[in-house]
Amino acid sequence: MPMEKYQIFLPVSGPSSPSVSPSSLNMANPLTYFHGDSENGVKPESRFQHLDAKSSVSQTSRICNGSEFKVKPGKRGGDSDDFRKHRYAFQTRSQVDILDHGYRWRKYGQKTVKSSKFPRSYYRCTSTGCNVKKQVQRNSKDEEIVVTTYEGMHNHPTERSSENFEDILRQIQTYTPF
DNA sequence: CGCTTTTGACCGGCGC
DNA sequence: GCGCCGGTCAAAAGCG
Repeated sequence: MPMEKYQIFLPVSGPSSPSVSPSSLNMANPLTYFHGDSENGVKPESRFQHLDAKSSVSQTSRICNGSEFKVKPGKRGGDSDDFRKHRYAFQTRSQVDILDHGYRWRKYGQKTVKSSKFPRSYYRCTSTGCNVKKQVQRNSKDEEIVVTTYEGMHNHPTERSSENFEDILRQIQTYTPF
């Protein structure tokens, strides 16, 4: 019942341009994912953030609003404050979850969630010291749609070349009829 | 053999 | 406080 509204952008950027401005991103082709009711408010651009600054990796795109991205009050002190600041979501239309070329992920859990008839899978980045996590789940409305939510920032470069990623990007864009 | 996935247990937050 | 719900742990199985 805590329904949130996601504004989701396709991951676009290249390793050749380390300082990418939002205008050079694929803002012309955003995907909007409404999960539950529509609370209006935050402009996507104002919250847009870019992951590409440090790593050579090119996942980018920003979840914009939703109460669950606020830092929780209470126990969690300052050190773990910002681990929730970096939450990013992709919505792609594909049969398989092939988005993460360049990173290796180890699955550490799977749960059925009430909102979807499909289970949600939990992954962690296998690189030591890098505890980036992601969740993958299918949309129950349209089971071809896969929603991937990232949490955290990688502290290491990709292992494989970015050409793979750009291939994937092309696939995504052709898969996307929106 | 050294990784991965699988899967039920466990646990903490939150609403009632 | 209790129970539901979602996230994580960890032991065992799977796989190259």
